Amino acid sequence: MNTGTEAPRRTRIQQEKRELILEAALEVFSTHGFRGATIDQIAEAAGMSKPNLLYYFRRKEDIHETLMLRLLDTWLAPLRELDDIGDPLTELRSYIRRKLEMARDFPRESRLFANEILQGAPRIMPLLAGDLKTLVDEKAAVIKGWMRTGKIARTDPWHLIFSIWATTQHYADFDVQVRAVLGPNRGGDGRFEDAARFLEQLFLDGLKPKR
Amino acid sequence: MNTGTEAPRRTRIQQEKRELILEAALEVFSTHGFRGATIDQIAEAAGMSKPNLLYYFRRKEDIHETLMLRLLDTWLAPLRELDDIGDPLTELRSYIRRKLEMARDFPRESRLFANEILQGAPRIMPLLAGDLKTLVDEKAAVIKGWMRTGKIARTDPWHLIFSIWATTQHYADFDVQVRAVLGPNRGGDGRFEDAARFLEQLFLDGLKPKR
DNA sequence: CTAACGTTTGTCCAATCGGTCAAAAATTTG
DNA sequence: CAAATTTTTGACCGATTGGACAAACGTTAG
Repeated sequence: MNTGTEAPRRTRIQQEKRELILEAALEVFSTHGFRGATIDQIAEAAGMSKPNLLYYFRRKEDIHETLMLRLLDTWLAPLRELDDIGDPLTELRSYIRRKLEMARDFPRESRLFANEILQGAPRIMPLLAGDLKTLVDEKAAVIKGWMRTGKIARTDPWHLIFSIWATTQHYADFDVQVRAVLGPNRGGDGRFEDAARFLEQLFLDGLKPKR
Repeated sequence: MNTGTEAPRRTRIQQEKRELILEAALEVFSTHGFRGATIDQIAEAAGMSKPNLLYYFRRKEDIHETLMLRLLDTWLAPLRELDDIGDPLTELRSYIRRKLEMARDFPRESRLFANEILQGAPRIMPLLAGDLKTLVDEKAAVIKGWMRTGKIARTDPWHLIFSIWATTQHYADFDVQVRAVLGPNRGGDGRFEDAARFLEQLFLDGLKPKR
């Protein structure tokens, strides 16, 4: 809301260089956190000098903020697509699948977000209690509607959403641990398919044996 | 394994002060990460001067390492207790409950661990691929046995353990987000009981409507 | 060509970082 | 008590941090 996004009018070089910096910053911020990352690191990863980087982003925080806002938008897209049309169980299943794919394809974005939340979300707190809460409340209402029609079991929709976030993002945020525990065989590229199969079964049927 | 724990023989004051420092360091490390935390911050939180703190722990890393080793031991206790005796579903249910209680009662420990893993676990990687993997493999075998007897549904035991970790620790690591989304009413002290109820239902029955 | 504008860099700065050290203060020991 | 030992502190250090700045360089339009 106070992004200062009032048509900054940028040249072609500015567009490209800013993109280069954001890409480098994503790499560095996501693995070291905001305070742990240094401007020098980002500049080197972007292949330019520190003063040159500071020509495109005047403060370290500006880079982080730009990254954060852009991230949140794409990160919540799958939830926004959760729709009232279509079969509820199918809808939920494909939401879980899409979230897991995002954890697989954009782990840095997930870790950047996790880092921010872990440290108390000092820079995005208003967004959480604002836009995010609004969106989740809205989708929780949709899910509640499904429960009323008997299409899915009755539970707490909010905690259901949390559990989907937690289980899917776990494969991005805790990737090191997952791979270490699974070992070279099970921890290879197939681990996301194994996770997808498991999560589908968990969320649909739980652990009680059939019959 | 190379903790340097060869009977350091400490005085009463050393015991107390070291404990005081570790408590303060847990607070600071868990909210700022290793690099984000400063010795001055920890010293101030512990109510002593920086050189005095460095008299008890010679390097910043020593504090973190001591904290980390102690944490891992207590943190994995619930999993170690997972036992072959008793009803499998009951056993799993109480494991989930215990993990959730730990997220509620020791959120700082959870966040400290999450911070370390998020940043690639540079300081505890050997432990993950060693002791932790061994423990998880062992418990996965126990769970597999339960599946063979038909007491619980067949799934991937490793990913089952991951999902329990993810869903329970989420309430510690992402606490800020959880409370922001739930709002003042649902996000109060009762949120852990709501979570417990939801998780029990999820892991036992899934989302398919009964019958 | 040249003036204007956009881009890049080397140098510098104050603040903060983790850590040292010698000396003072407090405590324990005989 | 006094000596020995442990604990605490103020002053200090080199390295790194985020950032400022003017000068140099490159590009483009007239």
